[in-house]
Amino acid sequence: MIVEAAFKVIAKDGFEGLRTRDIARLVGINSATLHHHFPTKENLIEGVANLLLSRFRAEAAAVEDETAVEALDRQWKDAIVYYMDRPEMLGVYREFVGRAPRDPAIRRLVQRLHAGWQADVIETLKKGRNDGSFRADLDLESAARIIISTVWGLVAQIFSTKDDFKAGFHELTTWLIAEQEDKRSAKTIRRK
Amino acid sequence: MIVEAAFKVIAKDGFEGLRTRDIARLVGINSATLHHHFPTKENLIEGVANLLLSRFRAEAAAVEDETAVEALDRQWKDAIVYYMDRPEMLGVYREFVGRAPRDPAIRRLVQRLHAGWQADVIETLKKGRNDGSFRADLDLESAARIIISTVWGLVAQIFSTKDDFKAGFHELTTWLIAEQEDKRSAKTIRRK
DNA sequence: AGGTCTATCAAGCACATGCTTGACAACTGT
DNA sequence: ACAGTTGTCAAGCATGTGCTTGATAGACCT
Repeated sequence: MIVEAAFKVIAKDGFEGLRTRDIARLVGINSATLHHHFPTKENLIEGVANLLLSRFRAEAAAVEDETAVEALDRQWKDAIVYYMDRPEMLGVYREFVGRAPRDPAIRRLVQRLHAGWQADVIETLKKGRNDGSFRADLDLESAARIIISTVWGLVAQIFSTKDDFKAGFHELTTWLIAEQEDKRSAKTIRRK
Repeated sequence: MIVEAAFKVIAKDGFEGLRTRDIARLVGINSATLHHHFPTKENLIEGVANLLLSRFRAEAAAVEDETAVEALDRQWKDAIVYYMDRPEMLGVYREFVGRAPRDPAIRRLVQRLHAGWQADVIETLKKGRNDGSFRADLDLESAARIIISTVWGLVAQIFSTKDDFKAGFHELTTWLIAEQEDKRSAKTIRRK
């Protein structure tokens, strides 16, 4: 209950708005009791970090038997779902990313989350490149970075609307996908 | 001197590390004197915002007679220069972006900076699309968003090294540029 | 039953921090 | 010359905030 309350407060007001007293009041306990369970504020933040990590993991449902294009599409949609329906997750993530430069423990958490995300994207891209649905001359790592940065553009609220987000994804997908003869006016050979 | 000191402190320790007393000590004045010039902390932050804006403007040198590809390349390089040689600018920018969701005045500043940036990129892309060096089927706004998000990925320290940054740019450029016959094994017609 | 551990509370300590007060001196305009 | 303005300072006020103290009651073990 304590970490959940802290999670909500961070999502809404950021680290700046995090007061141990407030959390205690929200949960309905004395602040001394809170400090009994979490001796320092750092410990509490650590607890929130673990909650964030476990929630992301819990929601990362592995889907079997999907094509690369389907997987990519699902990942876009997941991002949109987070953005529209679960903004607290992204809000907390954003806060942690913001604090990462100044806090080694948080930096490690963020790096772990980020590496997992990048690995997922690379996996999808590799699959698509191998089965011919994505361009053959794709640099997997760079492409993954661009995709993640674009999504992060949304998360960091550089994009403002769902439609902006979708348009960006549409353009990215166009770039990723291999040429289709029926979509082009001339035969295109991409693979060297 | 006061806003410059505040600028440096924000670049190094973020808003969390900003204390009026510290700024006063850094400048060598009494904190009451500081509050004489900047009645509230908000005023001081406002001063830093203006400094940031004017510095970005001062460094945005308009270059004449360059091709779209050259302009894009210059913009990449500018970003790298900021990253390598002027990290304080990006650090402060990052802090302001982080605070934007919770502060209307800062949000306006960030939107202004961001809109200017996007307009520059769109201008370049349009030029390149018209002269045939970029793909004809580019959605200017989406492409600009992707480019900016990628750069912001660096700024937000999702990318860690200059090489990561360059690789990302290389991939993006590949996507942007129109097909060249001498680079491909078959003739490609992109324009509809 | 007695001892120990755990969760809880009211009260408060210690310190940080934005900002104020009241005084003084230098400068400025008339 | 004098009144007003401006920049400066030492001291301090008011409040917020992480965390501690000392006490109490219940749970658990032997």
